[in-house]
Amino acid sequence: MARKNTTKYAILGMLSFGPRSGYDIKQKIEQSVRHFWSESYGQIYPILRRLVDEGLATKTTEPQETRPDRHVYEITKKGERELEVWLTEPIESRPIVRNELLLKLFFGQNTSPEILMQHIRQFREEIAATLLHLESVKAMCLDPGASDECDDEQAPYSLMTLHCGQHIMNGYVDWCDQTLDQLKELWLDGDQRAAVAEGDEA
Amino acid sequence: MARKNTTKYAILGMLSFGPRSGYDIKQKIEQSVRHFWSESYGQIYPILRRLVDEGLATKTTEPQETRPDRHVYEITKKGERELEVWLTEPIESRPIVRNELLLKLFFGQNTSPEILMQHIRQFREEIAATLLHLESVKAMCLDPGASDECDDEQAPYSLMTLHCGQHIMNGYVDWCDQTLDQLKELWLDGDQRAAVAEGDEA
DNA sequence: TCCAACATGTAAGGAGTTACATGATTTC
DNA sequence: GAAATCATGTAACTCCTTACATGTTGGA
Repeated sequence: MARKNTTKYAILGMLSFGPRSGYDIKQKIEQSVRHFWSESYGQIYPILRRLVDEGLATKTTEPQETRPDRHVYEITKKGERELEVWLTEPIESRPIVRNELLLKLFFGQNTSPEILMQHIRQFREEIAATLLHLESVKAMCLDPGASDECDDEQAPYSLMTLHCGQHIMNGYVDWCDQTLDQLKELWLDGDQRAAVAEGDEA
Repeated sequence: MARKNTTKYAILGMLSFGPRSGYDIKQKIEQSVRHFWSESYGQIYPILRRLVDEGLATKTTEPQETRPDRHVYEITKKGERELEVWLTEPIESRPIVRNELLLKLFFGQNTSPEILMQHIRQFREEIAATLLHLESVKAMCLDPGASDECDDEQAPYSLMTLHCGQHIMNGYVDWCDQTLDQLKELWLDGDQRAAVAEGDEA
């Protein structure tokens, strides 16, 4: 079957920034890479255990009185090597894109332009929110000392991925606007023209 | 759990264009929507059976002498209604983006700029190939009579999704070029400067 | 002669999400 | 007093791909 298990490397990568718990890793992912990557606890915890089994990470338990013990994982030399090897390998591309909006639009004949326009407006709003988020992360990255998230070494790489997100999101926004115009025309060519004619009679 | 099963609607949508076999559906998907959607036989055939069970499609067997019988599926009124309902519902967004290139780039500290540049060049080539494909599909859509793929009714919707692909792919290309420059600088700031100094001595 | 295309399907299994289980602390 | 956060983990389940099984025809 030979599937990827990219999650393993995503987690190793997060550990390469320093020791972290499963909870920390999840937070970090949500903060920094969520516009192009996500992981759930259901993936993270089992894989952390596996990393220890394979000697790619070590586990230290920090007892806490009131809360569950913190299980902190640290990448090993072997883990670092395995991460480096993965980084060197060509990308298993075919970026799994499944865009439900485009699918609905493609089948647009079976519904009305108005409905499609609503979907696109909703999509556009979500994109705009993502752009705001990207902008705020960027500000954090550029402001030295403002965060322990992004030191000088990491900043350039964080910024490159952020720029990619901004580029693509801006592209979506442009397309949305353009497509909304086109749908409006389709709509005018359709039932609206009839409605206008009816209106004239009244 | 309440998952989506969008595949069901993707197949219903394909059947809305006319009766088709599982094989036909797969071909059609690869031709028309592959830049934002994909399905495998392992999904298509079981779902076609389910559509019949649920009264959303009917199955006709066309006997063929030398090949396996063609099982042709036709959407029912009930199927059309269910497709329309789905088209009306707001998009379950969160477009699952998992971009391995960006993940590797984010962890870039653990490897060299040269390796990252290679990955980006590879990615850029794939994007360029996709752009060519989109252009050819677009030509087919705009050339009346050239294909039974895209009639006048369908053309506007096909074109909108194609434009989205072109927009996004062009955005990727721009970003790739920009990022390649940035990585080159990082690279010069790093080991290359040392190499130049060594070269001076020789 | 071998490969691609035609054609349908099933089985196995990896990938990934969500819900559940548990429970204290802090903040509004 | 309720909700969010801290914190770890498992079980169940869906989704989806890949490999397998089977066999013909036509072209390079």
